Amino acid sequence: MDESEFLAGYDPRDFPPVAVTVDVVALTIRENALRVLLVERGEPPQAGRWALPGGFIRPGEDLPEAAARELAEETGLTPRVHIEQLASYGAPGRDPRMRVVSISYLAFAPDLPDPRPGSDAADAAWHRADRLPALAFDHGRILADGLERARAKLEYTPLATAFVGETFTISELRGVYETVWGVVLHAGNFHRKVLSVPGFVEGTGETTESGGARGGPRAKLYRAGDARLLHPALLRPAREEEIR
Amino acid sequence: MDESEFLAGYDPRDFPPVAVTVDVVALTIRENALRVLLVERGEPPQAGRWALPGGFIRPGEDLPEAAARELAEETGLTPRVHIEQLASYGAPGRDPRMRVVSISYLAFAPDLPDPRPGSDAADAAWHRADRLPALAFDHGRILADGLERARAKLEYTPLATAFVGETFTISELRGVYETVWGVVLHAGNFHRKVLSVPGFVEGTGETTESGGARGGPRAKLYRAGDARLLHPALLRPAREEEIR
DNA sequence: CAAGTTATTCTCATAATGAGATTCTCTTAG
DNA sequence: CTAAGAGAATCTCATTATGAGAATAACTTG
Repeated sequence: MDESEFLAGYDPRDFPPVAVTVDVVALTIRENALRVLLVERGEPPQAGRWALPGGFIRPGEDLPEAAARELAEETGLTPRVHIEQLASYGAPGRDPRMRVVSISYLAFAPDLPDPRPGSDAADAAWHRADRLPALAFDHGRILADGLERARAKLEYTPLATAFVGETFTISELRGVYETVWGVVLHAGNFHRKVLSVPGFVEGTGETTESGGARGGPRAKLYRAGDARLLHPALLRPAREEEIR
Repeated sequence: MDESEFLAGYDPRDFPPVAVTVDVVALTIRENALRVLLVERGEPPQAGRWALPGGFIRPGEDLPEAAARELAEETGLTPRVHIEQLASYGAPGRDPRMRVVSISYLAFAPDLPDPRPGSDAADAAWHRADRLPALAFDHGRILADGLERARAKLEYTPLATAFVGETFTISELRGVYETVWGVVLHAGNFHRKVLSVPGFVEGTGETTESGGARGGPRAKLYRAGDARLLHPALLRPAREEEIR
């Protein structure tokens, strides 16, 4: 069959059905660690395994809408969540039931309440990103892509402010970078850098109520500025291995 | 109907069908301009309008595979093409026939032969990216996202080398940046910069056969190096408007 | 052969970065 | 209550990166 014959007789409804799902990589910082929302599957296939929250899109529902709904169903959260598309995965056989194409979304939020498992899940919990169980399907890969995206976006966008509260100190912001990147940053240089990037943060005039838990002066409070890109960017310490 | 009832009775096959397509934003540089491959639709809907090459995925076919196939059907090209996923678009109503989710891919290649229209297209041609016709469906948006992605990736990856031949001169490389970004760069600084980034290019020891068309000495020839990321990056001249 | 072009290399001022140190304000242990 | 330690905010200084302009020399074409 050549191309023209193929296309002439082509009607997508004749094809084996393709299902479209959204899966969400939801990230937060809790107890000093970067954490990912995972649900324990209650139904086969892969019942008992941890997976990303997600599910089939509904008729008339846009993709970001579906992602927000799936996330809300597991956490009860909607406000203050930054959500963006990550990538799509559609290898044949990635789901044993049928052809499933998954559009993944990446969500960032400040410390959130404990999740309550949705109706098709046995459990739901925030897992440390550095101590993950084996995940169902190809969710391990999706999650790894999400983490790398988050790490990269900290460099050139004000994304870090999505992980902290309405107002925050420079140290809290540095804590976000340190936990997401898994490195220790020079406090003085970080401070200088953040204040020198136009629109990254703006002072509130307030300070914290008291000093740090283990001492130190009260810190000035800031809120997110209006920049959408950081210029100049806050680059990760050179990663020779990743360059080649 | 609450969530559990919904999911209990849920079978994706019961849903109105969702079709999955791939659309390709193929970029090249021709006649000193950044160009995009477009096909003129031969069939309704939107017959006669220009659109991105693309089509339905086939059973058993992976997504990047489908994108490469669609591109090959319009250009006859496979080798030397860098292809990567761009984003997915699935707003209800984006295609009047049925629910269609499109996974878009971005392809880069050096100057390619003229395309021959595939069987479902009336025509196919390389269009200047700065003089585009109105496109079918939401392809204008997809294309705009692809262009921005390409512009951004020139900054921190060796992508520019995908637009030139096996060996190239620093000036040719500068030409890529200038046409994709639509700016004029300082030749001396660009030269210094490219050679200072480890792994971006490596000299071949050869030079061009003759000087430039309008004069000048023979230029040294380079080939792409082994870097996957440019460090430090080659940043676009500051775009104040895009930062806020 | 003269004039014009372009590849390549330099110079120099300014900006950004990394490492370390200082100052001063808090908290906590004793 | 006080001494010790922690942390916020600044500063210094050497190094590296960037932007602008210029110089040199090898080629082209008229």
